[in-house]
Amino acid sequence: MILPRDFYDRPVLEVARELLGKRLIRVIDGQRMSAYIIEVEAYDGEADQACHARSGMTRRNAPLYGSPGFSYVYLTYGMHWLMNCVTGSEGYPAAVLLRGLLPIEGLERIARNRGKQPPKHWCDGPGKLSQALEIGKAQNQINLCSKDGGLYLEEGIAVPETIVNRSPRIGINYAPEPWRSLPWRLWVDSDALPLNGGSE
DNA sequence: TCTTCGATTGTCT
DNA sequence: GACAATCGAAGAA
Repeated sequence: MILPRDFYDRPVLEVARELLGKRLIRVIDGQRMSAYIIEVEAYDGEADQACHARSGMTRRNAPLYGSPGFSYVYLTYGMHWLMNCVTGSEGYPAAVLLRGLLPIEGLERIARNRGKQPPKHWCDGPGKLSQALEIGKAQNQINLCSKDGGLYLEEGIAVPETIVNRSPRIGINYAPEPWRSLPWRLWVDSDALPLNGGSE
């Protein structure tokens, strides 16, 4: 059920594509929240001029260079925590940024975390989903292949290629071409997900 | 519906 | 000291 380390130990684009439809699980004090992953972005190595590792390893981006299947959580714009899943073999800095989720369990707690926002906007942004699932600095470098950290991924639903959308990544206009335009943002419309019966 | 803009802090040069 | 893989409120249309 829980995704094994092998799942992450592959090229980042491959992992990003397959993360669509998987379930992100967050357990706090025995309370379980979960959501389908519906939007991601891939960041691939030091050559990728949009990747945090473009200038080599620093204290901040060190998790990118570590083992696949761990989280990389960092603060951006001084106020938003963004969560990534580290991929590729150890020593190669690549990760998938989670940008959007469709909540399944723990809706009450998620609603409380998101204030008065309507359900549509609970997890439709990388900073929002972190707020919704209470992901922050303490969740950096969590082992996603174990339940111990209270943050991990499980199998979800199959997402057919026909409903996968692609576009350039968001918020990286500082990056030169071709990286700025690579279609490494993948997402599905929550309405298009095949949710009829098959989910548990 | 779309656009603009202020908020706020860890990290790197 | 500058800037960042963003969000949400406010104002215009």
